[in-house]
Amino acid sequence: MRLTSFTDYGLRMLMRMASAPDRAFSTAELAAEFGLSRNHLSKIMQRLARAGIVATRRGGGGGAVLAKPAVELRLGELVAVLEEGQPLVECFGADAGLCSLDGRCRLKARLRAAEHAFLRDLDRSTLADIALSAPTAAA
Amino acid sequence: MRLTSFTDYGLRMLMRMASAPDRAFSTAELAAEFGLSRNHLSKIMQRLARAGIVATRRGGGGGAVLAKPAVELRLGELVAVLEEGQPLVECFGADAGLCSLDGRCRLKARLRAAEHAFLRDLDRSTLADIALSAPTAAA
DNA sequence: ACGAAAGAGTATTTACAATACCTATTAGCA
DNA sequence: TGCTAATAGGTATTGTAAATACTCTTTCGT
Repeated sequence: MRLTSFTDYGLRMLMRMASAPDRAFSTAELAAEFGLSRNHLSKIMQRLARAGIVATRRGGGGGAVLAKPAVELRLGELVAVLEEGQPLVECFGADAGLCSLDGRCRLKARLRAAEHAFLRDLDRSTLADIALSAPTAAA
Repeated sequence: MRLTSFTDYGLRMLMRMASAPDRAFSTAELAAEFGLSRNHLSKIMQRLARAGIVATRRGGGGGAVLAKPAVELRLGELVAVLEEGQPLVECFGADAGLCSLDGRCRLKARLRAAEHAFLRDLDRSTLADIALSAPTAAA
């Protein structure tokens, strides 16, 4: 059971942004702070922007800001967006028809329910609950 | 959020075995039935055997049998065994010390709790609930 | 003793996440 | 009205770990 680093990094970016909700963060700044590739973080930011979680602005002085207050962003929702398109098991994917147990398989329903339980549990917290307490003093 | 095919196949093998609890299944037979490599299934079977979920016997007429009745095997337990060693996110792994958010990161605790919720939800069912109903008539 | 089966270590392949690169496009500012 | 800083987004490449294969050993039944 594994989340992608895509999700991992996405959450970290959000945690950082939640620690200073007033200003905009450029992907370049976040990349430097975390020691990661700007391009990669851009992809993640794009996904977050399309889902309406952050608002981005181009041009000088631009960057990304949380689209809503951190208390309104539930963790399950965030993880669901970041993990979108990631099938829990292979037979949840696009070519699901070729499962040799098709029809008789009662496992899939159970796994889906459990995945839901996972996200629901995360939904008990919001981004505000995990925002970075001390705003990373040049660490 | 993804489970390994290791887990996927492991569950299928158990589902099949639960459909005929009296006889032993060789990995060769299961491999043929699922169209997978015998060697791969062997690895999975070994893990299940070491965890005490199945009992194996070598030699002619040997194979694997469920070590307990299917109603006593909870799904969360099975998944936990099969997914053992798989970190939910990178910083859960062996070299966790190098997380740039170390100490201030309240995310890890939340993820662990959610993972637990996932397994607990699966624990509401047993292998008996998902055993193959019709014992795969030469399909 | 012979063959059938699991056990176990190692090597190889392969799929896909992760990363990099490149070219728009858009917005602010002088 | 350029110039520059930033996102947007496509494509190509890399790296790594899962998935698979191979080989040998051990154990058991007949």
